[in-house]
Amino acid sequence: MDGLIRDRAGVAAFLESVRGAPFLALDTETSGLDPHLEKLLLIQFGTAEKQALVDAQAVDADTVRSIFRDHLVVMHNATFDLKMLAATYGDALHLEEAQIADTQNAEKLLRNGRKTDHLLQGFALKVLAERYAGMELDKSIRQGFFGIQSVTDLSPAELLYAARDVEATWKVFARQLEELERDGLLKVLAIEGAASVAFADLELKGAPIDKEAWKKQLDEAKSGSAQARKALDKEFWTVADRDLFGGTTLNYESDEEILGALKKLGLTLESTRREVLVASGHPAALAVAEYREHQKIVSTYGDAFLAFIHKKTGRLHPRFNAIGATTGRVSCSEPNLQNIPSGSAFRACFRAPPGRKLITADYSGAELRILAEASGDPVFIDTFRRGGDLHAIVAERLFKKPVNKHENPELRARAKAINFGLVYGMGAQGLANQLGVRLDEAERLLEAYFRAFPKIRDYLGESARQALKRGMAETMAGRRFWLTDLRRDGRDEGTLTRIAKNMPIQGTNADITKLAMARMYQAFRRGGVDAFLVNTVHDELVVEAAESVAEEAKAIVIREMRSAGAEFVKRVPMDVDAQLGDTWTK
DNA sequence: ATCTGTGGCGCG
DNA sequence: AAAGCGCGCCACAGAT
Repeated sequence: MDGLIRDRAGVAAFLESVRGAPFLALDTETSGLDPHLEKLLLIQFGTAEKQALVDAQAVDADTVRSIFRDHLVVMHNATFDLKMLAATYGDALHLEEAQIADTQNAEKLLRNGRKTDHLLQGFALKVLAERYAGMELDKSIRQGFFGIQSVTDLSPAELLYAARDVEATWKVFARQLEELERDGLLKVLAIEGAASVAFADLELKGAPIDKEAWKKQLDEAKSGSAQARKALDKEFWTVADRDLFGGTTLNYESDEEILGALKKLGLTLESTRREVLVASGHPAALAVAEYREHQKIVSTYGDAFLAFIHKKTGRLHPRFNAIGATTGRVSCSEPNLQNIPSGSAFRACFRAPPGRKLITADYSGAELRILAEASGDPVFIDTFRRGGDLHAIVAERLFKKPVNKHENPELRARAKAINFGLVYGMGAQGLANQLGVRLDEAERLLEAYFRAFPKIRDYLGESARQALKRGMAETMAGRRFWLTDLRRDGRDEGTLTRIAKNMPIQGTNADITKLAMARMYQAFRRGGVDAFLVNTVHDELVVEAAESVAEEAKAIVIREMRSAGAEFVKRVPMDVDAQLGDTWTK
């Protein structure tokens, strides 16, 4: 016999034999990577000593659910396995009740910012198994799994390999646990684990997109680009060669060629960045900027983007990298749904299917509220508690003039620039550039700002000083970013200081948003509410819901986002703006 | 033909 | 073009 478990009794007997284990490791083998097209073949789980191999097609959801019932379940790159499990067994798995930990995320948390002190680089299980358990994993065997349609086609060698992955994952996590505890990372690991289920659901369900509406928007950008290109040909007509079709032979995508052609027109620029082009005021430079604007849309959000629409679901299923940034932020790719133009109509092309709605919810001024919490500044705290306009209040204190919707809006804009710049560790020179004022004026503004808000100055200064001293910056959930290797690589102190100031703020925002995702997922499932996440953009969550429960879903979104915020930010409310509509808004 | 680094620019 | 943080994608340029 092949030793495979094919029924509920077999799984129950195995679970009984590992009842006292502190956690179980789990892995799956699939016929491929796409949960909508491929099959789950095998579920392997167990401990370092013993592993069960389960024929995934032979057991039901409730049987698989029992694996998760009494144990923390550890996976390497959990989102992938959870996605395959959810696609195979559906809601009956009740993953919202599962406790998950991920060895890959654990390693990212432990190494964040550090080049590994080992010879082996990367976060693959093979690497961790060798590093933590001295195990050699032969990943070449896995090639044989692709395209296999039944678990009975797996050879004994392949089954052995599958079991060894469980053993390795278990041993790796056992060792990681000690380090995670030592570094105070267990809390953030738990947040990541809970969020991994939400990420699996998010990737599996995907985002709904109106392809025809998108194409229409794209066509506008295409014609804008073509028109701008004609204008470019005119501008550069005298200094460029002609092609056979009445245009120039200039490659407008080449910065080098653009700079050369501008020079022939008597304009010498240091860069082709938009700000530089516009500042020159030269008509040819302005034409380049105009062309770029349209062409950016055409190239980034054009055919390559639409090619990501899934042939089976008709939706976009991007990859969310839960720990994509050193700060703990999520990143997104294939396609990136975190950089869709916000002022344009493209966001409105994300449209709920018939009978459904989209909820767009974002934290209002998240980073400044986190700064209020961390610094304890009384004006910041009072303003946020009252629901006041912080930028206006800051402007009034700074400029001693009334600032509101009707009076002195330019002063509010200045205050806003300082408020946001501070979070990034901006200095006087940066502020001068931002506001277009002289350096000495920017210096005076910053001085006045810190006189008015000494606690902000003290917090930012002390936070960065401590971080540089410890060689590590930390968020409110205990997520860490080690600065030591950056310093060794020769990053200057100014840059290190800015990173040290920003990481705890940006990273705490990430902690909160991920906790909100996890709680929201659980609340929808436990409440039997037909609603799920379709996008996450740093301080914003987009949820799709059945029309009949959309208002209820919206209330849950707001409640869970606020409560997740309150977990860390206690002195001011983490207010949420939420909108219910047919499309992604703002 | 494919890889890597860079400039530029979309987002928070 | 930058003494303002964090991403991913496009196109080019130079390398293999």
